[in-house]
Amino acid sequence: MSDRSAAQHSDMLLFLTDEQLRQGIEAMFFAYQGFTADPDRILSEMAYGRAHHRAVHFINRAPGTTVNNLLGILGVTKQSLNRVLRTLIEDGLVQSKVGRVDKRERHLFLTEAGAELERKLSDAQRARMRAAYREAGPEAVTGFRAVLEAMMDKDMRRKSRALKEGST
Amino acid sequence: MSDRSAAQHSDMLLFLTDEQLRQGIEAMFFAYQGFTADPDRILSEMAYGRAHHRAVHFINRAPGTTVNNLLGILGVTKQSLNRVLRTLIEDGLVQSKVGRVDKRERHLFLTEAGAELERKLSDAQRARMRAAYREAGPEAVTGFRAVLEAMMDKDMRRKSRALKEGST
DNA sequence: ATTATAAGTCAGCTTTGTTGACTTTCCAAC
DNA sequence: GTTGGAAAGTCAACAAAGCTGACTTATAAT
Repeated sequence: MSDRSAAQHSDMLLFLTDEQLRQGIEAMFFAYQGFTADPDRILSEMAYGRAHHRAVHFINRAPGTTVNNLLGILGVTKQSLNRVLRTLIEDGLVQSKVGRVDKRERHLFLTEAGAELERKLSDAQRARMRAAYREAGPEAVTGFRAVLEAMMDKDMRRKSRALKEGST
Repeated sequence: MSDRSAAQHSDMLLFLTDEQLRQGIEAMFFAYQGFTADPDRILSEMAYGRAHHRAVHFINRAPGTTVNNLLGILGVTKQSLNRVLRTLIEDGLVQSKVGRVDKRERHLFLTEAGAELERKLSDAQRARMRAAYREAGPEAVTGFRAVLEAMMDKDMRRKSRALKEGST
């Protein structure tokens, strides 16, 4: 296997059996369960769900983002997001500010309480991610990220890149 | 086992910034969207959802499996699985046979129609997986799999392994 | 002035998860 | 042998979170 890993270029032949691909698919499924398990546990103790987590995560990541932008990132309808956002605002975790330049827009920010929840959730998730990285080793991390990136839809890849650059 | 691979890397320092971990988390989120996009599109044209896909996938993978076993793999309640299973059986995609040795058990099999759906769904998903692997290169694939494995819960890792071995 | 966009709301529906209560079947202890 | 508990499966009711469609309000752009 390490002979084959001498292959450096993507135009080399990659022989992938049906079975190997199925294993990759299953690994993705099982890993995603683990990936969401810790935050889900925390959230279920409060009155929140995975949808709240995602909203809080991306508001933290791109403070001041508009509702419309968040919609695009999450890939849900505004009605669906609105339900979640409304409870977060009512509960004082998220603040919505009318745009200064374009007053139609609402810019979203975490309050201190919101930031605290975000920290709690992402601490758990980062701990698992860190442990997985550590167990798999530094080379694996690069490969992991490369495959994930290639698996995204094109427009999601764009959004993912935008978030990375926005936070440097 | 994982102790060995952990020991192998334990002397290697892995500096992981908060930012790098967050990027990994987001990559996982976006990639999972892509991962499920193609089957979801196919399923939405029929009266089925992601839950049906998962059931069909794992019945194909482990023909004759019991409901209870499937429950453990999918990580849902039997009541939740039952609803999905019932429609699949009614529609003639899955056959349920009363156990010969233990009549409480139901053994599950895909019918020809069920196998056809499975093929259609997994063709799409495998195509994306294959493309991602090809784009990322052979080394990346190894790393990808290693990180995913490390990200699973322990019992899921067991189940994942069992499926791999069962199909050789 | 008209049209388009951003945000939000209301209503109603679907999928897929949950708990709780129940039946049938099996097995093991008595 | 009987019985009492555990396991497998089913039925009912509910909750989370997605969807579509129709509509309002405020603002921006043409």
